[in-house]
Amino acid sequence: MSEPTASPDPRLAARRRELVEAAYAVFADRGYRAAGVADIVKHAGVSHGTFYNYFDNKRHILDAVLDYSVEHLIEEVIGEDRPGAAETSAEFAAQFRAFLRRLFDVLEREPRLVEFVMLEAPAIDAELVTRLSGLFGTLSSLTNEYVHSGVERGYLRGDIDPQIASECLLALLFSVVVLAARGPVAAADRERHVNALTDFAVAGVLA
Amino acid sequence: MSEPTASPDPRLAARRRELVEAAYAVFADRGYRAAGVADIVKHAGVSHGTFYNYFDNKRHILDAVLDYSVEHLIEEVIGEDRPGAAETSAEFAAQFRAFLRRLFDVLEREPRLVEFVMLEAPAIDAELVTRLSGLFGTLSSLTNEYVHSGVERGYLRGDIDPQIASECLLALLFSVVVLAARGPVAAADRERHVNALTDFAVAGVLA
Amino acid sequence: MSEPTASPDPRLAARRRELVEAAYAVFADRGYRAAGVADIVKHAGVSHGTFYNYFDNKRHILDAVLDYSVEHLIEEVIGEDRPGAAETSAEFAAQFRAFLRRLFDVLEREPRLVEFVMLEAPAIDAELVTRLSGLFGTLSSLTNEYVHSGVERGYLRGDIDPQIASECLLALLFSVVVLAARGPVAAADRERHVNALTDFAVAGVLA
Amino acid sequence: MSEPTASPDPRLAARRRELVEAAYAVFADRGYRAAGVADIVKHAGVSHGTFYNYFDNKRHILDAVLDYSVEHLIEEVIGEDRPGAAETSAEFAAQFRAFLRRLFDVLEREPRLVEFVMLEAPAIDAELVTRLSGLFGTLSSLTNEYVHSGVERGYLRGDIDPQIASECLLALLFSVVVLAARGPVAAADRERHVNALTDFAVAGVLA
DNA sequence: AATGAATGAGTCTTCATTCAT
DNA sequence: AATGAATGAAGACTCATTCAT
Repeated sequence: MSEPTASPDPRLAARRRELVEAAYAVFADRGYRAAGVADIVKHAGVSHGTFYNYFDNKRHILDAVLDYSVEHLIEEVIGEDRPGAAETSAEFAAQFRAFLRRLFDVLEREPRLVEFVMLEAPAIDAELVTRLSGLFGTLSSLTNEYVHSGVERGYLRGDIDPQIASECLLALLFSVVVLAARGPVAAADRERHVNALTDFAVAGVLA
Repeated sequence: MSEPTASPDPRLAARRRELVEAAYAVFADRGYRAAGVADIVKHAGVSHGTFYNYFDNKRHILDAVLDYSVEHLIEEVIGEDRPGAAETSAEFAAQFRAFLRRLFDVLEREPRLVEFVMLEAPAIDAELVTRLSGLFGTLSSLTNEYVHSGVERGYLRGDIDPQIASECLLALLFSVVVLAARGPVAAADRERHVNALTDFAVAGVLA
Repeated sequence: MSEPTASPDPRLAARRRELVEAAYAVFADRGYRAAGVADIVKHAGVSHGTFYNYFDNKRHILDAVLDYSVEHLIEEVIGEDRPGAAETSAEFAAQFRAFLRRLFDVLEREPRLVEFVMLEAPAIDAELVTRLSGLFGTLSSLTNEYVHSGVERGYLRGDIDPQIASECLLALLFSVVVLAARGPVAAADRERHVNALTDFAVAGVLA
Repeated sequence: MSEPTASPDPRLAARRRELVEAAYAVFADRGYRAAGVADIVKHAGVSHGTFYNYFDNKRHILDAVLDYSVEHLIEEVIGEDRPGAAETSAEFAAQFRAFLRRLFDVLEREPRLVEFVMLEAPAIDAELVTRLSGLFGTLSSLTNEYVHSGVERGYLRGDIDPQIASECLLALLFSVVVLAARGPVAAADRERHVNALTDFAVAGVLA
């Protein structure tokens, strides 16, 4: 979740973080492939050598940037809606609706970031696909908590497979990424999608 | 100079097709980035120069290959289940189930092809994202025909937004691509997903 | 001994040779390590890409250059004194004397070439050491022909081990390389060495 | 600043020696070029900065290491056979034979060290060639003592040029380095060489 | 005297594209 | 229309050395 565990010197950790943030900015701006190490170090204001003191190669920093990005994205989308907060089906629907809205917001605010994480990153590496799949698994577990809590409180169906249901909810959530990839989404369209997607999602899990 | 539409000479069209098929094989095998023009021309048995007589550049042939690939994938997944074939909700569910199974099959049989189309291609270009989004739109329209037919025959809800519902169904369908990206899916797991996804999908649209 | 056997197109062979000659000049001038591919291609008047069309990498052309150099060196030193030419021990001594003189000549004329082959090349690679050892083996075989002919004609001792004797003669020959490495050799000193080395060599093999 | 002669503080001298020994080990193991300053300081357990307090640069420590190495090698080869020890031609031959055997031993025991001194070092620098030539001169003078002693005692020819004869003897000795470079030498081959080389050497100088 | 993080010049190699034949 | 040798821009990475602490 945070620093590579054993970086006792805070100055080193700080510099490492600077580099990750610089790379984050550069990758979000130009994409991983198009970005050069030169861009990263210029953005961070350090030399090439320093970069290679902290990361073995360009590919290596990507892992750190991806963690950083995904963390960032998840926070943005989840906001205050923690699992277990919803006590009724209406509140559950409201949460899902909120997630969709915030995802639309991020897509509008930082389109390159989402593109980077969801479109470019999987294409870089077989290993990175696995890594992202892992992150998706984490996300799925998180979603599972929402579902589980709903089943316990009785407003979600008890006979569903919670894990797969979570994956379905995520799939519906992510469908707006594909939508946004087609171009800017007008406010009305956006609201139409938020509602229809929420309806669809709720129908799939509601008691 | 090399527009697909105006190739009166059938020999030229044939050679063009040979190149597309060679590129298809090469991209499916190594991915777009890793593949070199050298690989394509070697596979097609022609020279570099010939390649550039038919396509302006490496990026240019990708469009043709992508059309070819998507066409191929859609055929594989749709099989015989044409829109309008389902007359009852049970048949509709059976169709969706069949789509899922065939998608799992393709993922198992040609994993690199699916990866190429769904993971790598979107990362190449902003233009390609648009293009793929367009193809997704086509797919969505196609799905819409299924939904529309269902609504007309009364086994699907009349108050749903058919377009968005189609997108939802597709999103659920594609969720298995993400699943498969995490590693090979055991037969039992596969069946579990086929069933749960179908249930979820049907719940969202059923009358 | 000559071209890599299968280069049917004479233009390709010519260009290859141009590159080898350029590399030969550059390596002899600056040494292998200090020389850049950029130096070679500039000297040859071609682009970087062309270089890599003919040789996989900088290390690869070294083999060709080394063959070329050694061939060149051997020719210079042997001159007209072919094996079997000597019919008496005096003629044998005269041959050895001539080899020494011509070696001194080459050392004076092309000191960097000798340095390159005998001092720098062995340091580059374990593989190159083996390769040079192999070339030394060839040289040893060649020397063996001189010894063998001498034994047959009776002016060299019959009880010597001809192979090892050849190696000894070569070692004595090469001792002048070490001598020359210490600095320019005055004419008088040179003659002293020619005579003393010849005496020593002849004493070791004469009947 | 870091001259070997003026180090009054014994702790400084000790640390300097530690560094030289570390570099010796590292160079003998990986060669000069492949070895990094990082390897040396890690082996010595000090920091980069400390290294540069004792030596101006990587090249600078090489001189010290070379002296150390050559000293080591010479001791190994000479063993107990000091000049003047041989009183007869048979004892002289026995000494030469012993040198050869011990050289074979070292080549087997520490092949990288010999390679480093004899193959790699000369390739590094023009200056180093001179330096090694100087060391070779020392060696030659040492050999000269053996020859001189033999001439005085009458078992070696009086009309030879003792200096050049010494160089010849060294050249024959070193020919086994070239031999060993071609690969491991079988015991039988080794003995054949020891004998034949001794015969050849003795023939060149014996009265 | 010691530390070690920072420096940055230097170099090989790839590959899409061109064009003379 | 076909060939394929030539092009050259672009970019990742190394490592000896420095200097603030």
